[in-house]
Amino acid sequence: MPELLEVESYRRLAERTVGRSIAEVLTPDAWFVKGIGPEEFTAAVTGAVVEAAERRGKLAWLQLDNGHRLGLRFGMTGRLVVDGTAAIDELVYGARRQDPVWDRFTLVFAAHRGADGGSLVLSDPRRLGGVELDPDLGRLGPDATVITRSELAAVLCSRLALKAVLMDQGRVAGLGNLLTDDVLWRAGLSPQRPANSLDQAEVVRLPRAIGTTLRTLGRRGGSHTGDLQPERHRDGRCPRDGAALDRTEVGGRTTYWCPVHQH
DNA sequence: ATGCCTGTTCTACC
DNA sequence: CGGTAGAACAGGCA
Repeated sequence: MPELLEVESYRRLAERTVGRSIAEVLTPDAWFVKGIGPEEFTAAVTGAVVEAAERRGKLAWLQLDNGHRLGLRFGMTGRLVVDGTAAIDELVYGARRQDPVWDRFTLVFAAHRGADGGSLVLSDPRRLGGVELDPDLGRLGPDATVITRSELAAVLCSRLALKAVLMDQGRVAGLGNLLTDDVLWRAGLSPQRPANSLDQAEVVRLPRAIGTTLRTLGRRGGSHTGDLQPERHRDGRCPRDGAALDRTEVGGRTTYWCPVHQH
């Protein structure tokens, strides 16, 4: 379910594992381990202690005391379970089934003073996520929660559709399909506008809309709590002015937007 | 039943 | 080079 907001909640959950030592790695699905073989991956992280849980955009990782970063990607359906506790997103889909077959990757932590060390599990029905040793952070743009106006302006130098640029993780990290539609709805900007066609006022408006959208939807509980969300269907109407929403494909993703106030 | 979906990566192609 | 399109992953839901 993850866009930036969900991945941030996973990162916070993963912080519970800071200070623990990785005793065992379970990789029942070799395909889920990216880049190198499961054996090599396991050898690189077993015995290491988790020093921090970090995030940029939709990528989360555990910083290990042996210098490696253990990257966690969630795709569209991945979720994190630590010590048997999932992060908040039951709210989203209601009581979701939890099949152990979907546990694609597990860290078992070393017992400490006789107490169970706990575990970290990445459960992903559709296998669209994965784990990666030392993911390349250089491929990600600035995180959307901290991107500055000038960084954003620099990223808009493309004839590509505005929405496609905002969703390009190499330019801005963290915005997915739902968040981007809500950002543009708030900013009053058409998703189809060439990114380099924004005037000065619009370049000021856009980062504000990103900030407002992330704060507001974060408070409400996630990417699925956008103002546009209930209207994401044929016959959907703009919550601001009641106009019929347009449904078009932009940047390869279904896009809902208001042709009346988004220009 | 058919089609759609909060994501990414790869290939083919223009 | 910049950009587009489709496929792949696989389950739930309308």
